[in-house]
Amino acid sequence: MRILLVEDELMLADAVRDHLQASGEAVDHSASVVDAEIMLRGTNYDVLLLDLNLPDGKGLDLLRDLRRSGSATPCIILTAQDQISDRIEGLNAGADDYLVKPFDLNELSARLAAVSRRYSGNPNPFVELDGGVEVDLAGRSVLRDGAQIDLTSREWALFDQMVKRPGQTLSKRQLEEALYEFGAEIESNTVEVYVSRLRRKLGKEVIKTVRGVGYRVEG
Amino acid sequence: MRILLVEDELMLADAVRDHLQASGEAVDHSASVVDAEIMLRGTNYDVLLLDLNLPDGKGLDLLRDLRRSGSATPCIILTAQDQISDRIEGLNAGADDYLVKPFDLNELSARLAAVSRRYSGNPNPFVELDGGVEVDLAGRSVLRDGAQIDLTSREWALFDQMVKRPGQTLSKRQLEEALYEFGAEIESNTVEVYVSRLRRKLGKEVIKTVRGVGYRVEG
DNA sequence: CGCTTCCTGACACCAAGCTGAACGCAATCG
DNA sequence: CGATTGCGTTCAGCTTGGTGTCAGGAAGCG
Repeated sequence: MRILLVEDELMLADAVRDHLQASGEAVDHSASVVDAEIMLRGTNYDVLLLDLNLPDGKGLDLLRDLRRSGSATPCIILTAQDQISDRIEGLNAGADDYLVKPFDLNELSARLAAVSRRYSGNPNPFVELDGGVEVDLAGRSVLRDGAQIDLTSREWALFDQMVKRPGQTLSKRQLEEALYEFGAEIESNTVEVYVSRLRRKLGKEVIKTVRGVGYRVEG
Repeated sequence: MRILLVEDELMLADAVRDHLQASGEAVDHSASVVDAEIMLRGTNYDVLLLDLNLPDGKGLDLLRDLRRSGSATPCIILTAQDQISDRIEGLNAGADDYLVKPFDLNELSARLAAVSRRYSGNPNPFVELDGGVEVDLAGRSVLRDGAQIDLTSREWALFDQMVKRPGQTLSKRQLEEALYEFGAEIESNTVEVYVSRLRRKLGKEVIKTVRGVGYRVEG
């Protein structure tokens, strides 16, 4: 597996590279966003490991640009402990998972395996759901019976969470965190309202209600 | 599934224990870190439910020690609403998920299933029954002829009891205890009604009536 | 056949969930 | 710069679905 690690803390970068190479992965390392862009242009990576705190620019922009250009490369973001909003933004910008520093190297391996497994099954980035709905997770686009459906940013934020965990029931609380800042607990039925709108756009079958727990989309 | 609940609020602890026992889990309870350490030494638990606000010490340290000693036991932490930093630290210390108090008991069950599935190396063992019915006990899911069947929480509580003791005939009394709180027994035919509903969903063959005694599911 | 036990359709109640409508706000347009 | 438009959020009233109860019928058993 070919991995691009974007990380400016060299000690950490070395540790990660050693660990991953020990288990047979091919790891390229870049310490800045500029370098990373160049390397991404030249090589097709299987996974992107992206630190969000880089000296020469926002790692988030790198990820957004990547997604905007249509890349589906799975991305795991690395954030410091206190940068909570980064994590949310990262997931919204198209990241697939996150790790909070300092993290256990074995956990990194586990997350890598999970993320790559999720993508290896389907070479095309479209996930097919019930009701003739197809989703391009990286490209932020949704088709229903072949026709493009436009989702607003909040609608997407919610839907994306569910599609990325097919078959798993997500609580309203979990989903609310995709909408707001981590920890913001607002007493409201906003999630229900968005589910309602999504169902109107995508059909009733896609999002299933699990009473007393939350919502789920099938794999 | 064997669960260790570390929680000092007794009301909450009782509610959690009742709910989980009703769906057939084995729940041990400890109200302090010291006790928890002792219990962890003596038993192999499948999941650890850990409140972070304990009187006699940091629940976080318990978790860290556990991880440091090499244990991979899945852990869900319970935190109060306003203690966001606890959640971050918890996830950092090796927790797998968290719940914010007050939480819905059904949501707890769902998270437990998700966490345990994540750890048991993906697919859970399916128990095969008569009539083309398959049951995933840990994942709380039932298939009939390959199609997913949704059970309500009460239906599951009953069915789970029977599936866990295949070949054994359970009295209505026993089954009633899976439905309600321990003790308060009202004379009614609720169990019969639920058996009827289950049969409609799963077919007639799965649950056998043992006249004058109770019900039974074949292994 | 008569008695007991069990089954199940129907109903009422309540909580959970759904959604139309209104409002605020910000961005955009004329 | 006011008007317009689209999105996010809230609220209230409505619908849906889970639960427990009952009554009448079916099935087992002597």
